[in-house]
Amino acid sequence: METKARILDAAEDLFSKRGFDGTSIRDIAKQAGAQVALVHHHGGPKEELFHMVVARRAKPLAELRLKALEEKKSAADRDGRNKLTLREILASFVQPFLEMTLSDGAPWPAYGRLIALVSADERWREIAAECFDPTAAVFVDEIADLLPGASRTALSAAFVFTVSGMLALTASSWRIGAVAREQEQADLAETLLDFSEAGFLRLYEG
Amino acid sequence: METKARILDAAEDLFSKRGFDGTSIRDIAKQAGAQVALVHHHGGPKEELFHMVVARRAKPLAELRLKALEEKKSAADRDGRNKLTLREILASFVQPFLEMTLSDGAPWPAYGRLIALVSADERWREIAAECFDPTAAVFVDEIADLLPGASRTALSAAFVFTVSGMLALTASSWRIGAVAREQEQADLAETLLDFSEAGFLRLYEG
DNA sequence: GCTTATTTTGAACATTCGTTCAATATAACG
DNA sequence: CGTTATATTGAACGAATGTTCAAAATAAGC
Repeated sequence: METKARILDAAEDLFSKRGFDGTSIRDIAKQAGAQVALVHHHGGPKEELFHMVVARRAKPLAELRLKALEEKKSAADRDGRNKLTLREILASFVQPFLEMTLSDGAPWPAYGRLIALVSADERWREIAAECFDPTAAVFVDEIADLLPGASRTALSAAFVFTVSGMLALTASSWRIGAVAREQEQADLAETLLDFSEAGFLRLYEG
Repeated sequence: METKARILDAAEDLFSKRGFDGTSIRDIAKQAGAQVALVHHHGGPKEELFHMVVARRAKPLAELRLKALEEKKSAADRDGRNKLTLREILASFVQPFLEMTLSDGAPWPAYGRLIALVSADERWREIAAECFDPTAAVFVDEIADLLPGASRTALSAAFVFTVSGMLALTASSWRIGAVAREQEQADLAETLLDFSEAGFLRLYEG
C-alpha cells in the first residue's frame, strides 16, 4: 500500500507544478519509480487519479478547519463570550491550510498550488463541490450569523475573495515579490487576515 | 491580416478554456478555419503564440487603466482636491479590466480567464513581468503615496489580493455561486472595491 | 501447501501532439 | 507585365500521449 501513496505523491507534485494536461502518466510513473500500467492500476484513468489526489487530503483538511473552529468556540465559552470574533472564524479557515501547505517543513507543500488549479478551472467543478463546498458552507453560515445585515451573495463573494488571497499566497506569491521591490519577510498570513477581516466588516457596515 | 486576428482570437478562446497544455495547435486551426501550418506561420511556436495572445491586449488595457487614473486626477484637481481617494485608485485599475472582460457584450470575454492562468503559473513569469508589472508598479506607488505608513510588502500583498479577487470574478465566479445558495444579481465589482478598500485601509491603520 | 487475490511487469495499441518542408496561390511593388 | 514577398496548402516526420492486455511475481486466506 506504500506504492499507492508514492504514486499519489508523485501525481500531486507534478499536477501542481505542470497542471493536469501538462503532466503525463509516464512522468508520474517515472517520479514514483513504477511502471505506467501500475499507475493506472492504482489510480484508474487520469481524471480519476486527479480526483483521488485532490480528495485524499480534503477530509483531513476539513477536520483541521472544523476542529480549529470548535476549539475557538470552547475558548470563547470559557471567556464568557457567546460569539466568536470574525477574526477567529477566518483564521480557523485559513491557518490550517497555510500550516499544511506553506509553513516550514509543511507536510503538503504541493497541495496549495493544486487547489489553486482546481478553483480556477470549471472543469473540476464537481471535485470542488465534493471536497470543499460543505466546509465552506459551514464557515459562511458562521460569518452570516455574526454579520446578520449583509447579503448572502456579498458574503459569499467576500469569502471567495478571501480564499483567492489565501491561494495566491501559495500559488502566486511570486507575483507579490514581483510587485514589491524589497522583500522584507513579513507574515503575509497575518496581512491576509487583516485585509479580509476589514473587508468583511465593510460589507456589514453597508 | 484578418487571418492573424482570427487565429489569435481562436487561440485566446481555447487557451482560456482549456489552458496552454490542454489546447492543441490543431484545435486552434480548426476553430480559426485555417491549416495547422498557417497557425505556426502567423504565431510561431506554441509558446510564442501564447505570448502574442496575452501581449496583444496588454498595452490597450494598460492605457485604459492609466487613462482612468489620469481622468480621476483631473477631476480631483477641478474639485480642489490634491489627492485621489484610495477608492478612485483601485477603481481605475479594476473597472477597465472588468469592463473589457465581464460586462454585457464585453469585447474580450476570454481574456479574464486567460490572465488568471498567467497569474497562477510561474511558467509565465516573464510574460507577466512584461505585460503587467509596469502598470502594477504605478498603481502600488500611487497607493503607497496615499498610505505612507504601510510597508511596501504589505501593500504589494494587498494589491495581489485585490487582483486575485478581480480575477476570481472572471475565472472563479462559479465558486461564488456554489457557496451562495440563492443568486441575487449583485454588483460584485462594487463588492470587490468595498472589500479591498477596507482591507487596504486596515493595513494603514496598523 | 495449495489456491485464490492482488500487485507488478513488459509490451503493444491507436491517436494525437508540435513542428517542418516544399509546393502553390495570392498580394505587393516597380 | 514581371518580379519579389507574403500567405496558404497539403503532407509528412518523429515523438509523446492515455489506455489496454496477458503474463509473471508476490501476497493473502484457508
